Amino acid sequence: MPQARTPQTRAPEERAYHHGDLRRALLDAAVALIAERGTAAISLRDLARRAGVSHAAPAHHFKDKSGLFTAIAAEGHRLLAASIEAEAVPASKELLEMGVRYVRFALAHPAHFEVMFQPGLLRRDDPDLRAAQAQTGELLRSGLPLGTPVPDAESSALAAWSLAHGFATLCLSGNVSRFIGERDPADAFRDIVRASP
Amino acid sequence: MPQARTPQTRAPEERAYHHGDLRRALLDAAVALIAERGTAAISLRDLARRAGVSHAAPAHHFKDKSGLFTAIAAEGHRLLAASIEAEAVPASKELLEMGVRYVRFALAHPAHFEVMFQPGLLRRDDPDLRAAQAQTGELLRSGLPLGTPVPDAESSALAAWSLAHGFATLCLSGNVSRFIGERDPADAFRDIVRASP
DNA sequence: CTCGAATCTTGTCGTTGACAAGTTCGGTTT
DNA sequence: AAACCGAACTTGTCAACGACAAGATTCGAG
Repeated sequence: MPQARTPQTRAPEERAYHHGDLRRALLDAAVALIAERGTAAISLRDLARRAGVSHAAPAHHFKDKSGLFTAIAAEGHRLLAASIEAEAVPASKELLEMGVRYVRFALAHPAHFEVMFQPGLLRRDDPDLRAAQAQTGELLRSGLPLGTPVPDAESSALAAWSLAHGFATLCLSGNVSRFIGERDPADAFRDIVRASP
Repeated sequence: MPQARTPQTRAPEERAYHHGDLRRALLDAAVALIAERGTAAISLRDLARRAGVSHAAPAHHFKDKSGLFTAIAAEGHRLLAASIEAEAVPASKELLEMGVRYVRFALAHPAHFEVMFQPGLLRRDDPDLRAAQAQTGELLRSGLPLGTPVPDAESSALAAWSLAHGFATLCLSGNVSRFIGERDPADAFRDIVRASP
């Protein structure tokens, strides 16, 4: 008795009319391509070809190109929030450890990170994106020691964020390797923080 | 006796076959457009239309799109070097002051800054770009107090660069205004440095 | 079983980047 | 002054893309 064929059990070459999870396939292909060749090299038709669907299929999941980028950015914010939330750390090292995780996230998910901070590609009013942004914003704020003696706690937070963000950005644009060589960037980041003025 | 008409004295509507300084006109239009709508909104044909020339004219000055972006990035590096070199500062505040100028440059020339750090858009092997990059690299290194007692001088430099770069990037992507409101970002940056761990 | 909605298809239009080949101009040589 | 050469700019063309419209297929709720 032949097993009923779900989309998942079909051989790749005999594609079903319905893909199964086209949205995810497109997102994954886009992320891989962005990491390799940058956002400028992305074309919806190319992604459709790679997924084995027609050139207009992506529009049904993302409406248009900015919809695709917006979805990636929102996913990036959720991934970042998950990375930071992962495990608790001693309160004294909270800011440093959050920076380390921020850097790790950026290097582990360069495509997401790149898209997240290119507002020109995004639909800034997208509700899903706004929710995801709010989630990470909340989390970054929570890293501040609550009754901190620092005169301006917000300045500290912004300083830490700037440092981590700048380091991550410079890493991804290839401007740091000449300083740190083959070392683990996250370790290098700890040194950086220690050496910061 | 009618004055000989150079391209500069012609009325705009009776365009000469030769533009006069098409290269500069294209660069200026591109920079303005990038600052307004981002690099993704740039099209060589649109720039040609705005300059009043045919759709293939830009190729003669920049070869292709990446050539245009590469020229903008190189110009950005030269502008940055000029901003930093402008005037001498007390050696004790050199690193801080360099950071302030870095931030000021990024906010004054957002389009150049954006292009400079998007390697996917550039011809990394372009000799003019490489020369301009080397010039700023040299200058950033020169900001380090020479006989500094700090164990790792390079870490200090990278820390300062990361802080300034991150702050500038976050400003340009609209993630800082909620912290600093209407204040001058350069002033805010001084506070940030003071509050950094 | 029926029917509506979600998913995917084919078809089309205007725009773009890139290339090829021809035209006009400016300056330099003769 | 005439001839010439290279630079600057032109028109023409092609494949690829984004976006939209309209039709086909499938899924699932009732």
